[in-house]
Amino acid sequence: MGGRRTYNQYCGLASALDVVGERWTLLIVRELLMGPRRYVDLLADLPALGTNLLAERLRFLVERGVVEQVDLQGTGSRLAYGLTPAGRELRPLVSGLARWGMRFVGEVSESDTVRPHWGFLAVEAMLRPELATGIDECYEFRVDDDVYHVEVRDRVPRAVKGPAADPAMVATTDATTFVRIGAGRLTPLAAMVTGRLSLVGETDAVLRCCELLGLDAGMAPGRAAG
Amino acid sequence: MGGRRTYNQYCGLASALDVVGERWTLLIVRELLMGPRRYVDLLADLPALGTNLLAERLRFLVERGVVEQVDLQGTGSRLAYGLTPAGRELRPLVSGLARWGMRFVGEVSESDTVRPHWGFLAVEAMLRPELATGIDECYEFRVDDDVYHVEVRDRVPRAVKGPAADPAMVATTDATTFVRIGAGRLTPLAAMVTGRLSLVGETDAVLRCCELLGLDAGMAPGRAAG
DNA sequence: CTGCATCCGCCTCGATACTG
DNA sequence: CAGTATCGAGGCGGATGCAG
Repeated sequence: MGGRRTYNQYCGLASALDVVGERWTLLIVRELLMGPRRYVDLLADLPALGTNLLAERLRFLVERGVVEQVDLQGTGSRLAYGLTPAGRELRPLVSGLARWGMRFVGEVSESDTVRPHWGFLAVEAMLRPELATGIDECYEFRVDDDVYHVEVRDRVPRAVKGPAADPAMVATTDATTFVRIGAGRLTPLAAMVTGRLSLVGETDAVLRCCELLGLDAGMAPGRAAG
Repeated sequence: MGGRRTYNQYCGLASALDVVGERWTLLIVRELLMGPRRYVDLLADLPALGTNLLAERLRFLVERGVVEQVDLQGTGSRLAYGLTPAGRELRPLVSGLARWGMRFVGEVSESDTVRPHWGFLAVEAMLRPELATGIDECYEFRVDDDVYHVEVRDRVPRAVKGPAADPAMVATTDATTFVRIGAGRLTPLAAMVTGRLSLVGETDAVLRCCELLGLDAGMAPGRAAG
């Protein structure tokens, strides 16, 4: 019977962690930030998460108003789980944590899972809005089977799902390479040389995109290694 | 042998959670955000955290470069733990989580712990920078034995430890009342009427402070309940 | 096949006792 | 004061069962 484990602290942070601080919970939220997903899809993208645990987490998040069941097709069947407005408010926090955690991303190991849509979160986390002045273009990313792009309009960069209308640059790569670049363990130039990354577009646009994402393109002449 | 449990996901968020996602870790960070603290103080402010667990968490955070031992007095004894620059980068995330979690803060129960310095984090989380235009003053808070203040200069509000130089308002209360007000479960007016809160200063300054913190002062005439 | 519930072994957690 | 050692309880992870 004993209720769930809480911190019993009268504090906003402790209350937040009582809701989303348990193991796997924020990773479930990350998945749902990409849009509603069904139970089996969540299980497939979160290896080592037990099915009983996923069910319990979802039930709890629904109870707390962070997640809701959505009917994607109007039929009663094939329900999915999506974020409520309260859940969507976690986006900047999840994104910020992802950015903070980039420094701990090491080299990929054989046991590591990678998913192309995680790159979307990485792009969103890497964007530097303060460097978007004077830019008015889009950059498209094709990561494995996923396509998304960055759109810069009115000095505000946004990460958007799906292809871009008239991209100034198109990057094509695999999910692992994409995250390795994002973690700074591989420069775009090195990835191109080894054939793991294709960049199509004006050189200037490519450099602007790299700068916007805080990446060392690895293309500057005579650049000394840090 | 058996290493620590990780998510084994090649992703910034998963890596972040591998470092600060375990139970108690972010609460330890919260304590250290208020400045370096010693082992026993951490234990005292975090009831139900086992001493072995605290030792292991600290060791791990030091190993990952989030926490470091600091020598407060130059003597080798009485070491304390403080945040590294990487650890300090967690401040906006911890603050944001605290703000997000405010909605889940219920009524205080007998088993709940409250600490006055948590109010500092609450104030920082509640600040609405976009409402600071045209203000140039300080508000002091005396919560149990803790004193801190909000300073608004050049349209930027900051939470600062210690007393204010020339506060436009001084609030005196206990930690529980302070968090109850922050969670919106008590208006400042209701707290004053019951003698749990004292506000000294011009009425206009009090109202500006409440607005800056997103609080319904409970003082507007003819206000309908939401 | 989807969306869980049940069961079980293990590891983490939390409390207490103990040591330098 | 600053931890280490120990141990019971319970959360977690994996396999399996089962109803719609």
